[in-house]
Amino acid sequence: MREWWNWQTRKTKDLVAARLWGFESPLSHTHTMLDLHYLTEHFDEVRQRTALRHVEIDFEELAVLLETRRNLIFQAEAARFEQRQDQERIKAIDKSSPEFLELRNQLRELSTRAKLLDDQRKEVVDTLQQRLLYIPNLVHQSVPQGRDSSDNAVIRVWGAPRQFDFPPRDHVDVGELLGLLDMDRAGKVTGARFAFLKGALARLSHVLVDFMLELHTKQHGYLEILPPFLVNEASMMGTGQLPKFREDSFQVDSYFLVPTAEVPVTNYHRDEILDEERLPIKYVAYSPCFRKEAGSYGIDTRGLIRQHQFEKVELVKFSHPDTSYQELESLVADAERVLQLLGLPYRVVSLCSGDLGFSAAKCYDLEVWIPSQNCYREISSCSNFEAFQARRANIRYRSPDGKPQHLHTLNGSGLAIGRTIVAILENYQNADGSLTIPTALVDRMKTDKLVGPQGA
RNA sequence: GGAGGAGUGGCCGAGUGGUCGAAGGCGCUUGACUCGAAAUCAAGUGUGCUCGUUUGAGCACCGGGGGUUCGAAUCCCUCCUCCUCCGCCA
Repeated sequence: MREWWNWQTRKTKDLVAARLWGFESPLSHTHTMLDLHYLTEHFDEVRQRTALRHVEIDFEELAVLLETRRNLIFQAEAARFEQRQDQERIKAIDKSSPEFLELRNQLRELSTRAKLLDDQRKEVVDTLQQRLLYIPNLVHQSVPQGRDSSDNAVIRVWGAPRQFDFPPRDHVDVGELLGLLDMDRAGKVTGARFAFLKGALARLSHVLVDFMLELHTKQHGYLEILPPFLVNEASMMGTGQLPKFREDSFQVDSYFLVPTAEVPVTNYHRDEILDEERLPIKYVAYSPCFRKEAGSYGIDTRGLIRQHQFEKVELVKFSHPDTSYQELESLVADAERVLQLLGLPYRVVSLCSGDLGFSAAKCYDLEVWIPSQNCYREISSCSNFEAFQARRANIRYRSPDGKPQHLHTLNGSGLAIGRTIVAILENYQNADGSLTIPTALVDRMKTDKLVGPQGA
């Protein structure tokens, strides 16, 4: 616990951050993404399974670090042991005698040597932990192997894309024609990748939030939780956004704007030991999400698909390891239910090994039909992280007879609001520019149709 | 933002330089008693790591980091967090 890594001391940028924000350790424990024992004992297996992701990891260096660590721990502990033995002796000696002075001088040297070994041990452990932070989670056996999104496996398809008897407009045109969407002024007021929603479209946004929250709490057994929208460094570490994806995050002083409610909600139980019988714990949380979308320049620049700020209803589960894959299936089903009730055609794909997110062991994407692009686009991402986040965030459960064990965490969008609006605008548009409101939302929207232009 | 107080094991809470991984209590486990339960009695009950085939042995951990010392839960510095009071504010 104490020898927990000052990983940030290795990176100038992070060192500056550490000073600036006044923290020493973003995490309060030594846990890493990969279990150290498992890594040591299944080294080749980890190497092979990591290779499935097509990421560059220096396993040669890792092997050396593991061996060095083991040796230094052994030596440091031996030195400490010797020191302790002599300390027992000096306690019994008269403090004014010459023997005392002599032994004290010896001990001074011994102490220095032990400290030195201990420092070396710490340094190696720090380096090792630092490296481990950048190793992605192991992929689950059921994940299809592949390089990129073209290798993802379509699991099932729901609904049929609507046949239009007119050329469908994209969501920006539908929204602007209705006078309810203003991308231009968002550019003026803030910049690219922001939007103004107005009137009934703004209403649609929070109606969708309410609709989803009600569905998941009343019918799927989730507890609603409204989290902070700013989180600290340790939380970003806990769920795996940091240290690798710092450039994707917006920061305010020492805080981070949440990229997803997953971060505050998963970290809700950080450093806790939960009773086994409480599992699974299921939360549903609304939050705005802030992402820099670094590296996506030129992609989805038009419209609401890829924004720096969007809203989302997120499902988060804390599961017993034995049942986490059943929980993943039901989580996906819960998210799918939203699309079904909204009458939006979609498909479920299992991400291949090369397309899988850093922290996920397995991930299903829900992709909704987007008429203007004539393809399915991601609207939800449902992942099982197994113990990866639980190790980082130190979230465990205790069985009545056993020791504390890391539990499994899962989460998924249920759903992303912005993209749901995109899907509704496109799939429910009419030739005359009006918009039909999905039946499930008519009561909340107080109307079954939007006719433009409205507002100014 | 200003002033003061506090951070100890699953929980509460003692402990101000070595005899403290840490009293005591609660909780939990096991055993005794009981037809059974409660109550009572007895024993046990932290985490991580290293070595060892096993029994086991060792090291570290009292909010984080650093320092003083032969030796730190205990002394010093620093950071974080929480609480109380004042100020400001949706």
